[in-house]
Amino acid sequence: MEFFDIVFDVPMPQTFTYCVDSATKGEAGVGKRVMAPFGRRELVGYIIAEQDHAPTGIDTDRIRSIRRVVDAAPIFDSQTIALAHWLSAFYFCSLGEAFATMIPSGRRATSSRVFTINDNEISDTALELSDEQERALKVIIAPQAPLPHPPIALNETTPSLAPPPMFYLYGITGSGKTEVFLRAAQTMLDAGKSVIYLVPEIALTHQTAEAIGKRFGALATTLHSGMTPSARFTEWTRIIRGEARIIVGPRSAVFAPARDLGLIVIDEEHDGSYKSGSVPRYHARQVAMRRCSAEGARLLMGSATPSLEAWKLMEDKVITRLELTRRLSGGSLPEVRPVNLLHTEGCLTKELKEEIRKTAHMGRQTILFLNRRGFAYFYHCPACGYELTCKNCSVSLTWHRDRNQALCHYCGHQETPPLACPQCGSLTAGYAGFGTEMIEDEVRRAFPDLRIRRVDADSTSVKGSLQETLELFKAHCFDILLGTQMVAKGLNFPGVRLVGVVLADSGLHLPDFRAVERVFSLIVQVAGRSGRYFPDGKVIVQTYRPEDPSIASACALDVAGFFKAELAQRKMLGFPPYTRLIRFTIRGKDEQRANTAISRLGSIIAPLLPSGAEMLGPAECPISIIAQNHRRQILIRGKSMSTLHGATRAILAAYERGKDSRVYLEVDVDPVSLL
DNA sequence: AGCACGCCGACT
DNA sequence: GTCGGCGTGCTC
Repeated sequence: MEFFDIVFDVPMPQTFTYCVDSATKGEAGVGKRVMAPFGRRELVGYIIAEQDHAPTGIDTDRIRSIRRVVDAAPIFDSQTIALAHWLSAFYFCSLGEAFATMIPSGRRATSSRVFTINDNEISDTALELSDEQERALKVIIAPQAPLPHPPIALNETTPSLAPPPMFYLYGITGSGKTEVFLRAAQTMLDAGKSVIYLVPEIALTHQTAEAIGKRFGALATTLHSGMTPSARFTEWTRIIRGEARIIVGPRSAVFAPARDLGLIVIDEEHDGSYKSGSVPRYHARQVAMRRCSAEGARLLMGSATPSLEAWKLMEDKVITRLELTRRLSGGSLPEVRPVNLLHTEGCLTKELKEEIRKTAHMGRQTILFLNRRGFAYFYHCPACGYELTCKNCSVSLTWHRDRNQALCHYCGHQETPPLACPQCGSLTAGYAGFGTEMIEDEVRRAFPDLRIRRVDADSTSVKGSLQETLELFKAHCFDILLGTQMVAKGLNFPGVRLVGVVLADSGLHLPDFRAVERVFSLIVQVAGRSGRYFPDGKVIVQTYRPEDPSIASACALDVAGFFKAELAQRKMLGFPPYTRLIRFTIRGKDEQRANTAISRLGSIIAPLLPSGAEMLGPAECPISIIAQNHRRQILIRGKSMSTLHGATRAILAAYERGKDSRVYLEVDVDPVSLL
């Protein structure tokens, strides 16, 4: 009699044993997906082992049989199983959840809007390299001493494996990182190896995939959530068979079943979308490191504004830094000028207005960038200080003038804003701050002759509208593009001369130790939008705190200076990259229960902390209520992840016994956002 | 995580 | 009388 160990996409640590019946006999095998009865439902399961004897500790008559075998041939191998074990242990998810994350169609497809813009960033054919690029490429593809391949323990959590060869292309926007990535990829492909090429979510996937498709033809493929399950699966099998050997995609593509992996590229390494927002909350960079060391591949990352983690590893020489200092295609770095907003009526300073006018006279275009969608656009009463906040979440509501609705960015709650202050009745209560809509109005009033268009998540919900707007802007069908994050990234508009950052400070005072890092890198990234093809780019950064180090160094485009200062700060405060963090979040509808649960968790953690590690909290989360759930958190931090891992296993085991089922505990390893 | 079973409140 | 709230237990 044969039995199969199967895992399911449920948050339970166990594997389950099944047998086969006459219909499934002979078809089942390790590496295949099945449909199997699980409780009262039927679920997709993953066969991870075969057993020729009945398991001990369970009545044989309770063992049910596999209903249907989904795959004709195995779609994952022992290497994948090892990676799933690692993922599950590193991020504290079940093995089944790990599989569901790694393997297509396993999970509810998170349909993100996919749009394309034709960008000439990547050439169809190999370009000639500059000296700098040539030198970098040589280092990346230099022969390596063959790595020893120790057998990997299946439950390994801390990579006892040696770190893989890692390289970082650090260079300003437009300095030709992409061409080096592609040439390194080409070298690997020529050697018969596979390449995974990671790009941030949103715009870049499609665009890069298309360009890489042109360059590498049938060897190239893409894997992303916008594909239909069947299309994803088709590509998955092409990769397994070794027909597709260069895979482009967002963070989930790091799990592509590449055969004989030679290289993983992480483009725009600093980008926040490499960290998953749902269980398992993995970071593609961490997974990439682990895969590269287990599979003897190289890791190549690149950005103009590396993450502090990567920067530190470069300083420590764990990652080889390769610098690209010059802009290609005739561009040069723009002049970035901070302008103080103080005493400015409205949201456009005299300086910014003058530059917009000047740019228009030159027949060129302007991008106005707003840090966050309607971030500072909130209802408040100047008489009594009352603020209109979400009833479910504790954040300010954002006013959308076109609908006269105030809405919450976290839970979607909306209401009609009151005319008078609900607290003191003052009629002076109203909206303050800058929203994209308000800026749009002001710009229109100031420049009635210029053509302006706004893009943000609202005006873009109509599919294809963003793409259309960007195409129109590129074709210079209008003069000013006004928008949020999405105009900051990766898009090239040769006609743009001026970039205006309307309010650089927004986000600076967020209660998150990475807030300044984000503000800094955002400013440098937007600045990179300007002056790519003409050496006359201008950036105006409006701010209330021009003297703030992150803003000042961003305006000076002094990346190294910023990192030096920020690293010193992190070191002093004991934050990453000098320590590692694990975050425990409790959430529940009942505030009392949430409080009880977090203090119980705190008393579990305290005695279990390894030496050199410490506990921060218990505390309210910075956003203390989201969608009527009260949120409390505890952070633990320590020098090495392995000690934190060990402690966390013990903590979770102790917490499980006697937990309140009305509150939920979430564990986030290496949290990126602390809100 | 689902899903069902089961036991108490205000409605056609 | 029942529809439905969610607390609790189970999933090879």
